[in-house]
Amino acid sequence: MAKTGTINWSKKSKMQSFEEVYEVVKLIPEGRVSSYGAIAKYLSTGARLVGWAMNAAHGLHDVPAHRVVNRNGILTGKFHFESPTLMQELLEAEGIEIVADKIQNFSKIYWDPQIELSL
DNA sequence: ACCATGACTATAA
DNA sequence: CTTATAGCCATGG
Repeated sequence: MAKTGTINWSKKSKMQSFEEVYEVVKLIPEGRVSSYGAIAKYLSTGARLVGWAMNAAHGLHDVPAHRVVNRNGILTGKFHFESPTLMQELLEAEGIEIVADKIQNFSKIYWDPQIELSL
């Protein structure tokens, strides 16, 4: 049972969408962020599904949910973390500037799976 | 199957 | 930028 270098859809026919989202989120580099819509589009699914997956990602260590924000670069999910300030703290720890729950230089550090993974 | 809800997004005003 | 509306997909009652 080796690690999943790539997504291993062995058996588990259920909740495949969640696993897909986790795999993509785990690929987001430090200091970069992505949006629900970008991931959703990459997986050919709805943006709300990504948010739902993140909600279920609580407790899954390997999923850096703090690197996923909405299309405005707003930390919309910060209240879903252990603390309302934890998300911002984690992002700032990676060198990301945040003012009033809004990511600065958003377009600069934005990470789109459809672009970054298709090079 | 229908209805309500949710860490969303595109569009219009 | 905000507000309102519609579309989106999965989950739960």
